[in-house]
Formats: sequence, C-alpha cells, structure tokens
Amino acid sequence: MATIVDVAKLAGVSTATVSRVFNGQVVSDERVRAVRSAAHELQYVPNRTARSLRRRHSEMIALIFPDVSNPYFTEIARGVEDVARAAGYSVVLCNTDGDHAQESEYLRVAAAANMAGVIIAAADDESPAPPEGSGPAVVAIDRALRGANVDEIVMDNYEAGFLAARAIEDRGPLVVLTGSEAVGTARDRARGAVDAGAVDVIHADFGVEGGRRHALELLDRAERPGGIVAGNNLLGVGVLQAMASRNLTTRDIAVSVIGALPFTTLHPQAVPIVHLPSRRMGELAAERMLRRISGDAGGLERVVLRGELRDAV
Amino acid sequence: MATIVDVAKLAGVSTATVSRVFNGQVVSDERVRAVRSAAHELQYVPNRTARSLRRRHSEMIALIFPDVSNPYFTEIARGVEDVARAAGYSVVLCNTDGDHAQESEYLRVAAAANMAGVIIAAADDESPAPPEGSGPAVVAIDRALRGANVDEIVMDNYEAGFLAARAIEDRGPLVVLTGSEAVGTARDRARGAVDAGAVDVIHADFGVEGGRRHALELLDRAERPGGIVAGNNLLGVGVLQAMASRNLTTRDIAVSVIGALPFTTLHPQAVPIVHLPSRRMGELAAERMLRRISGDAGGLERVVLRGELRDAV
DNA sequence: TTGTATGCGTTATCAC
DNA sequence: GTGATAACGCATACAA
Repeated sequence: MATIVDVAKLAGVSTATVSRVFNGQVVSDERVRAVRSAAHELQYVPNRTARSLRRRHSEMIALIFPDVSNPYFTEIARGVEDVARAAGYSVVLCNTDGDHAQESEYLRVAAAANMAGVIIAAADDESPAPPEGSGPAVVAIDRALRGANVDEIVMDNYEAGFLAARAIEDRGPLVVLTGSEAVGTARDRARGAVDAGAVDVIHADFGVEGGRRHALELLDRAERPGGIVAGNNLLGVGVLQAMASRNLTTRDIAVSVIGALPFTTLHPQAVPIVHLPSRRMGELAAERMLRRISGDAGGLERVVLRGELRDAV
Repeated sequence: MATIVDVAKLAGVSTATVSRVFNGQVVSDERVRAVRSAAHELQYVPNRTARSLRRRHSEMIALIFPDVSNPYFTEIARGVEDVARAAGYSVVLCNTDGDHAQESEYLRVAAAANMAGVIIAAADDESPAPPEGSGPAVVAIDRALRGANVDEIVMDNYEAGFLAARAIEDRGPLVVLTGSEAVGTARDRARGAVDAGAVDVIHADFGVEGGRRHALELLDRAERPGGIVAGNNLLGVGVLQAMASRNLTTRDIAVSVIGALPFTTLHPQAVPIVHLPSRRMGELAAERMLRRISGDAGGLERVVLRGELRDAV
C-alpha cells in the first residue's frame, strides 16, 4: 500500500502538499494535478488509521443494538445510514444480543477506534452508561440510557400500548404480552395497554420464542382471553404462530401488535398494528449525532415519536 | 482519555513496560501490579487506532452484505459473530444495498482502517474485487466473488433449486421466481428448478416487493401456474403476500421456498422449504478467515454447503 | 527483566 | 502557497 510519502516523492512535492490536496485546502492547480496523477498511479488511499490517530476522530459511527436480526432495528439502521452516509460517514452495526458485557465491549471499541459517534439502543435499565467526557458522541435510540446524559430519540411507548389495546378492546378480556420488566419500553407499552383496558400483563422477552410459549400457555387456559396485545413485532409473530398451531385465527382471538408484523403474509386487516416510525427515528438520531459531532448541538434533547394505528401489511 | 504515558508515569515505569503488561509479555509481578493499579485508576484503555497503526492490523472484521435487513444475512452474521468473538475479534456489519459503489467504499474503509478481515457477500457478478496484496484477508460468502482469488463458502444453489421444485412438482406447471440474472445464486437456483421440471423462469430481484409484483402478474394470467418456486426467503414472502391479497392459499397454488420463511405465521406443512444452513455458513467463513489471518490457511478453499427439504416453521 | 529510542502514516504548526 | 517537522498513542528492536 502506497503512503503519502510515496505520492509526495513521485509528484515532487512535500507530504504536506499531498495532505492538503486530499483535504481540500488551497494548493496551486499545477501541483494539484501532479499529486492527483501520482496518487492515481500508485492507487494511493489515505490511511484512515493514521489520519484518525492524528485527528483524534474518524468518520465512523457505530450502531449498538441488542438484536440486529430484529427487523425493527434494521429499519432504524436504514434511517441512520441514509443520513450518515450522505454526510460522509460510514456506519457499522454492532450486535450485543442484549448482553451488558458486549455493550461495554462495543462502547470500548468505538472509543478506542476513535469513532465519531455511537447510537445505542440499550439492552435494558442496567445497561452500562458510556463514560462521560472525550470519547465518541452518544445518542440513545428507542430506549433511554439510564444514568447517561445523552440525547434521546424514542417512541411514545405508553401511547402505542394504549392504541394497540384500544384497537381490540371490544373483543373481550385483553392480556398484554410484553418484554422483560427490566426494559422501559416494555413496561411503558404494558402500562398503556392496561390503561386502555387490558386486564393482565405478561412479561416475556422481546422475542418470537417467548411470544409463542406464553401465547400457548394463554391458549391452553380454561378461560381464554378475548384478545392479546403483542408488545413488539417478534412477540406478535410468536403469538400468531402459537395460534396457527392451535388452528386458531384472529376471528377466534383478537391480536394487535405494536411495531409491525415483519414479512407477514397474513390478510390485510387481520391484525391491527400500531406502526412505529422506526426508520424516521434512525434518521433523527443520525441528524442529532451529526450536530453533536459538529459541536453545535446545544443542550440535551429528547425527541418522542408517536405511533399510528394501521392495518397489517 | 488517559494514554500509555500517563499510566507509565503514575506507575513509575517506562511506557514499554506498560505496553508489555497489556500484551501479556514477561514483566515482574511487582510492576504488573503497579501498572494494573495505575491503569485502573486512570481508566486507561489502550487506543486501538494507535495500536493498529503500529501493528498494521486491528482486531476488527467487516461483514459486507447487500441487505442487512434480510434475515438470511443476519443469520449468517450470527454465525460469524459467534466464532469471531470467541477469538477476540469484533465484527461490524456493513450494508451495501446491492450498490457497487458502496461495496467499494466499505472495502476501502476496511483496508484503510486496518481491519483484519472482510467477509463479503457480493451484490452480483459485477461486484468489485478487493485489491490483491496486503490489505485485510478476504473471504467470499454465499456468493462467489468474480475475478478475486479468495476463499469461498457457498451453498449448493443448483441442488436447492432442484429440491424446491421437486417438492411441488406434482402440482402442475411450475414457474420459478428468482433473483436478478446478474446474480449467480439466482441463476443456479433457477437452473436447478428447471432441471426438476419448472417450465418458466422469472428473474425479479431478491426482494419482497419484486416477489409480490411478479406473483400478482402470474396470478392474473389466463392460465395460472400450478406452483411457484420462490428463489429466496423474501421472494417467498412476496409470493405469499400476493396470494393472500387474491384470497388464494397454498391449496390453490403450491409454493415452495429456498432458504426460509422469516417470521412466518403460516401453518406448518403449508410450504415446503429448502432450508439453507446460513448460520453454519457464517461460522465456517469466520473460521476460514481466522486461519487466513493467522497465516496458516494454505491454498484457496471452496466450501459448498447443502440445503435440506423441510416443512415451514 | 527493563528502559531508550524509533517509526507506523497522517495532519497541524510554524516558518518561509 | 509551500515545505520542514513535530506530534498523535502505541509497539518493538536494541541496549543494558
């Protein structure tokens, strides 16, 4: 790999001039041409590691998520990417699997790699707060980051829960199936559903498997509920899988879902969905992050996005 | 952020000693304790950028995928992560959206960031080959990387297509819906399906939207096919969505899918699936990558994994 | 076993 | 405008 020194030699200029050319600073046309030509010939690519060491800042943004295989999060990632890329940043995804150790690890990696920023969806209330001070700019997304003074872009989860329950309240006694009690969004959604009339709350986790298992248990009860509010997309899938395996449809037991039904092949209108603007959330987080990086972000902000009731598909 | 110099000063040793402590080299117990204590007090974390600049190698592996919102790829990512993390590497996901420019960009980023390796699923036949020579180790996954001399971990796509078509061959004239003609896997799967009796091939792309659109067109034909072979998971979803919107079930028109039906809520047995061991593929790619990095990988390898016919869910 | 000194590839500071 | 040159934070060859 060619270095700046090689280019400088070939172009007959100093390394400083080469650097200036690649950073858009004032250099005479003549030398610009010489440098570009030499760089092209040597296939020179500025070494980001060195640049970043010197500038103490790299054009990389890390997205730290508890579950990158959840379409909700990949959708957020899309939003972030669109904005970040347009601003010349590369974004990389980091999967923590809901594990605090991995969250810490990626936080460390991001700092030690001089990344410009970190957008993190915390696993739960006990997730580690990033160290204050220098390091990368941090924005919390989807979930508040307890004990950290950072910008937040989140959903109105209480309202989402409320809307989801209200959408099927006429179907009789409702139970809301939500994520772990340690996750704020899970609690808020359940609270909303309860305030809209749900009579029972089950804390599973935000995964398909848990949804299916708890739904089966519900379906096998002596008195089946009239409807189930699924606290997120994966729980929705789990519930519907359980019902399918018992030959039940949403005509038998109502189901509403907070978020979306990923890749659903169900009939439209079968399932009321409280759609959450995840992509938009990603965009907003990225914009916030960019302003933080540029330094003119001002005080801490907290943006709350609202969901919207729709039919499936 | 504290640096190695700060730690050395506080511990009363040289920076070399600090470095040795953090790299597991022989240092007297006494000084090890002093260094650890000082490092702890200062919350010192070795700067990866500097280390990587010096060592010309960082403990990061990039996963370059055409579509990180496709569960097939996130499943692969899981496999890679498991293996890579166990070996002390961090893995980051890069989304190219099937765009060659972005593929090049991430390839550049990986090289310029001194990443240890790159595992890439190429967008199509025209995807840029990574520059030979120094740079990160490269392994192609899922799809061959044309014009590049790299290890390959791929599926037996021809066989998968064959199995998928054969699973529903009794249902009358079959059409296979597959990805772009520019994608090798798409061609191979179609070829397999044709050899098993499919009478028509439609090249869409590997996305839900294309699947739905082309399926609708099929369903609106004067003579509907008896069965549709979906070339990947997303096409499968699209086909089933189209059928649902026309009030058709798999009793009316057979559907078989190559890969999986992500998050399906369908009845088991409704859809034959040729399951592809994507997670295993990720693991193998990561293992191969680690051996490449360590230098004892030997000659170029090409591993071909085989799919297996199953029922949905 | 330990310390000194040098270099990894850039960018920024300073003279010119 | 341009060129020397000193950092950036770390790892290592060499000496001791």
